[in-house]
Amino acid sequence: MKFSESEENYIKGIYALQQKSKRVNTNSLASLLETSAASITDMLKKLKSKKLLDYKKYHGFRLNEEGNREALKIIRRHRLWEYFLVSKLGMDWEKIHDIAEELEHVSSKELIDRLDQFLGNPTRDPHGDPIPNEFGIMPEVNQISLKDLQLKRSARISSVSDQSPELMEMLNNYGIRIGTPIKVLQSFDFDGSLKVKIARQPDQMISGLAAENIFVYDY
Amino acid sequence: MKFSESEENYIKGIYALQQKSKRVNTNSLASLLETSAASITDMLKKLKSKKLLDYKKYHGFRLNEEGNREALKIIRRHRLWEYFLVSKLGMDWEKIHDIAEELEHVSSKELIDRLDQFLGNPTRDPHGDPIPNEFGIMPEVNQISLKDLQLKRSARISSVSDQSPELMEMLNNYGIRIGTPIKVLQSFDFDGSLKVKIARQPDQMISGLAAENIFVYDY
DNA sequence: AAATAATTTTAGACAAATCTAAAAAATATT
DNA sequence: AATATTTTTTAGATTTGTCTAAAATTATTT
Repeated sequence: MKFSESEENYIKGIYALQQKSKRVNTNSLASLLETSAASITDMLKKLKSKKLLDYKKYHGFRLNEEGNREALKIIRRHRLWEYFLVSKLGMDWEKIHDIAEELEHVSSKELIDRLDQFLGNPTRDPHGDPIPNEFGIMPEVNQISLKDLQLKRSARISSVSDQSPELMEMLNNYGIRIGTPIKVLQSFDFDGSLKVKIARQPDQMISGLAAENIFVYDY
Repeated sequence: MKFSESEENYIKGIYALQQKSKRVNTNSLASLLETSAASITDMLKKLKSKKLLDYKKYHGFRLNEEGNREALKIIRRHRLWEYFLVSKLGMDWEKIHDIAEELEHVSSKELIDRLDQFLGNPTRDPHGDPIPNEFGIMPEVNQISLKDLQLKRSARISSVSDQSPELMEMLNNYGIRIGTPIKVLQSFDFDGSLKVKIARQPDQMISGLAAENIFVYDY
């Protein structure tokens, strides 16, 4: 089965939201994809008729087996291209997401499997996210959000949410890379800000929102 | 200016036909793009309104300065990706055209210029076609169609029309590659067939249609 | 549990890209 | 030059993906 670019974007969006909550609802997908709720409903019908979705009117939806398989293919393509853009073309962290977003829709399996091999079968993309292998298996991840990291506990950055160039820009500013050591020194309930120590830099403050989008290995 | 995938395909098609005849007509573009004449007319209006086209109703059309510039960008992307697919991923001649056809629509200039550099600024794609540089300049070509090659004259394959996997398959069968020595021994008016000597192989017959789509260096 | 608020779906419209069939214009033929 | 043929354009319909506004449903609050 081949899917349109639009269909693929919805599938990917649903997959992403499923990681947070079992069932996904219309509005959250609408806000993720920056589209109207009505458009979501329209597409849900289509994806349901294509048997990718478990969907009950007014009661949320989720990808079925087949839908998840398809999502993992798209994610594999996206992350392999991100890896390519950084490791072979030397592009900056902030720029790769949008380009990979376009490249991911080229769906030749042979192309992607050969690219994978050419890149040396990487298991993590430049943001630290796991890359599904050609059978759709994700390497195991043991990571937690920085905001959930125990105080004073030494950890290392495992990945960062790859959705926004603006976040990338800020992380560069903090000197945060995959593997960078980090420790949470103090947590402020007022706004969720954290005082953190990044590598050997002086202590710094980081916002709650940023902390939510940064992940560390959980040993 | 950004163009839709569809617009880009029309631009590319017009550019290709312009190489044969000054002005392009509706039906020939329709047959190249395998679409209806009505669709061509619709798109001509659009491209004209976007100022890429010199178009007079009922009297053919051609790309203007701006249109040619755009066409060269698309061709550059296509050919660089073809080069990548063969030289880095080791894909077969026959398969690369269709994949490059999809990749070419990803239009980030930085991506393409970096890809170019990564590939070592190649000047010819795997079919032997010249790759425009980042300023849209095509390396000079001095090639003629095999069907126009003088009898008994030693030549080398410079390029082959890249439109069809079926042609690629047949050329592989003949042992024809870029750079392969070739000589026309005899020409048959009956159907335009040629008796040729390819490299050190025994003499072989090749159809007129194939000969039209094979090019050699014209010294 | 009734009223209010929030969420989701439907109805109907629109733009892009395509199509078929008919009309218009250009070209070729007798 | 009049007629026939070919080519091109127009008119109107269709599909995909989107939208807004209104209606339906579910959730929350008093």
